[in-house]
Amino acid sequence: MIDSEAPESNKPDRRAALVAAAYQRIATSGFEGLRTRDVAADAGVNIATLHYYFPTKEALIRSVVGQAMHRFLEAMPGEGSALEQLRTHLHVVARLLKEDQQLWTVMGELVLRAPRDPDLAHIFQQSDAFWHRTLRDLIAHSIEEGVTDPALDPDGAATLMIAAIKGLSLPTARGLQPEQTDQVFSQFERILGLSTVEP
Amino acid sequence: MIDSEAPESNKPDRRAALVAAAYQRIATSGFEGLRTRDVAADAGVNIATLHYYFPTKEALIRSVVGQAMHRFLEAMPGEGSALEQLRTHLHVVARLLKEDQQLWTVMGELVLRAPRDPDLAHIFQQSDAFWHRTLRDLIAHSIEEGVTDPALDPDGAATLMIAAIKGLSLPTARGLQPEQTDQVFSQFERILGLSTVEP
Amino acid sequence: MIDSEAPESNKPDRRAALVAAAYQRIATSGFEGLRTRDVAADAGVNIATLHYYFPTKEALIRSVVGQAMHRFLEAMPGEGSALEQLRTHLHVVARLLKEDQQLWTVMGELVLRAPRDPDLAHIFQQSDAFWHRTLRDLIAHSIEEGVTDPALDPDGAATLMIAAIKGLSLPTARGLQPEQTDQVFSQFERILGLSTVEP
Amino acid sequence: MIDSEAPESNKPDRRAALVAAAYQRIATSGFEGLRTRDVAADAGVNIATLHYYFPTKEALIRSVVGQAMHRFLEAMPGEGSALEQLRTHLHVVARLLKEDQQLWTVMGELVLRAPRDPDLAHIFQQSDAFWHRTLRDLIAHSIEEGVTDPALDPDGAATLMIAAIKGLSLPTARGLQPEQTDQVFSQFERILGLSTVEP
DNA sequence: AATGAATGAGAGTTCATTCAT
DNA sequence: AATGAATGAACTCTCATTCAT
Repeated sequence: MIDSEAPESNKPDRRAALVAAAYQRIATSGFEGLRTRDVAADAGVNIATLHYYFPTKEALIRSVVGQAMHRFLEAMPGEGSALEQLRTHLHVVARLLKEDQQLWTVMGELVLRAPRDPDLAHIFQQSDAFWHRTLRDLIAHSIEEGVTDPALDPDGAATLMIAAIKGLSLPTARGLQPEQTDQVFSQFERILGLSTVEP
Repeated sequence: MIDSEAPESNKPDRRAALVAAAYQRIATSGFEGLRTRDVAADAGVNIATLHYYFPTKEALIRSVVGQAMHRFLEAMPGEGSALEQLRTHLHVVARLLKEDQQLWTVMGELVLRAPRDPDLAHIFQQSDAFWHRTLRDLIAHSIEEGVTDPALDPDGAATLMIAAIKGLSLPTARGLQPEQTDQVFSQFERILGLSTVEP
Repeated sequence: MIDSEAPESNKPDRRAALVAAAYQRIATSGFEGLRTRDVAADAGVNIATLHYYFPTKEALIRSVVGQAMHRFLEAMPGEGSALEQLRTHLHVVARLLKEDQQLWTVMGELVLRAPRDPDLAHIFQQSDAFWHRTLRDLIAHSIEEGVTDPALDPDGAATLMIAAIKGLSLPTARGLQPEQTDQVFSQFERILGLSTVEP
Repeated sequence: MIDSEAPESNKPDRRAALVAAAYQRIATSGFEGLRTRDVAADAGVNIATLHYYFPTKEALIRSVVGQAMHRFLEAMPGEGSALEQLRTHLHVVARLLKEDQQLWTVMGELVLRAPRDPDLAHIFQQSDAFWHRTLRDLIAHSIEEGVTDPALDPDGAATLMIAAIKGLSLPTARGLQPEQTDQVFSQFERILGLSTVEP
């Protein structure tokens, strides 16, 4: 259910394989180094077969965008009380930051592409707005529940948190990232008045 | 005035013009769309002239990196008391975020390139480490001066601030950025116990 | 009939056509004037098609080397008695010298390239060694059979003959070559005690 | 007297230096790898200076041809009796073959160029004709003097010798060349009835 | 559904040559 | 006499895309 690549029959899902291969290639080499021939080779098919499924390189990239956004939106808060949702969300995001470096690399490439790609810009605008709204409301609830300092501006705090998470996602100083992530999320807890992210 | 295009003599500085053109092109089209012919055309010279000054495209890119880092490092704290430095630094960075969008776009492209470019990775590692150290020490001094809450972890706070600034630099939702920047820097002030960034 | 351009099926053998075209171009203009675009044009294909079959210009050249060596080695002695082999070999070489000027031009270009191309140097070393060995043994047999003067040094005579044949292959004084070839081969007969090369 | 590069004053002879550098470059890399910039650099001058002395690359090459031919013609027989001249000539040529490999490499490059360069073709035609005439007459005299077998055809023998010398000059099997040269020249002595080339 | 073959357009790079100084 | 700067033309090679099969 999580994976959209789950084959519905035993025949190989070329389409999904190609998207996965493109996703990997972007994570490894960026858009700058994305070659359709490499993608086709990674998926074990001929370059012409790639174009059978995706008329253009751009169409393939769209599908990669879809997959990346899908994976990203899974980290959005689900059910439970506001406090629980906030904790879970932070927890999931922290884990994602540490474990799924590929996702962030691809997201970074997409973000940098957005200014030149109106569709992409729209997608990010939507998802950012949704993320911000969600986080802001959760913080507001947390204040209502007396956990968080009422002097905190939910709007600003949400913006800060999203900005910081995005900043952490950037691939600088790869080796230091886990510690930095922990440091930043500790600050989040402090700001929100939460004791621990991981109980 | 900042701009290097101001001719100090009557002979044009091709080298600088080419770097500037490449810088602009990267800001506009990313590395993905960087073409030496376009750069040469923008600088008003023949493509062969570009190669007269820069043996390879990569050499040109190195110079762009140099210029971007130079511009970035100008925003590092200079003189004055710890509190003053902190205020000034935040002020300068905030203005840079709002006004020099190109710089951040280029920096973003460079950051995404770093994992594939050891030299670049090293440069960012150095500058990040320097930035973090500087900020951490300033926060520590601010605590000593009784301005900032002693419960604040200077290390973690510095990491958070840097991450948030990087996050703000990403080019999503261009239109919203000035407000987001203000929101985030308000949070910084709150965390650090400063009243206002811009008097 | 020797030519490989005779289509054995109705689909054209691009690979062979390209090698043949490159061979011709080298014969006409030397390596100095060898241009992949010309080769592709001669073969009636796009330059990209050339690179489809030969990843680099160098790879194409290797194939030309292969063809030239193949054609050359066909002139090596085959079956029959020593005397017969010797006569046939001289006969074949003499005809090759007179009729297939292209081959010698290409061989000359290759020979001059050998000092800068270890692979080529090795190929020539091998084929020269083989040629010398073969010729020396045939001369030795000819001496045993009482045809050739026992005072003749088979080793030195073989070296002389090979050197002279190579010298004849050089493209100086094109017009005079047939006569010079006949003169030289007459000297060979005299040295070896053979009456006539061509009955 | 032998060296044409002898400076007639204490100022450096750029012209000669450039020709020498071009000569060396051709010997090392062939015409295929001859670059005016390299030549200029080797001569320690700017590329524009090269064009000051030689309007075109071709003009520079002409001068190299001149130098190579000059050096080559020095090996032509000089004074003395026919037998002496023959001996000396063979001796000088043998030494040249062994010691001045560069000369032969350059000559080889020039010979291969001749078919595409009428001027060069003419030069070689002249020098070859002269060489052949000289050698033929010397052999005829040697016969008259009773040293050489009267059955030997001076014309053919001269052709054979020139061909063999040219063949030896080719750069195959560099390591073996001294021995091969000795072998071939021993054959020459045998054919001509001379006892030893080098006493 | 899949492929080998082929291509147009364009990429970075090279090189002999020119020109103002 | 000599040069740094500049260029047009051309080079090898690449890549997304197409097409016959």
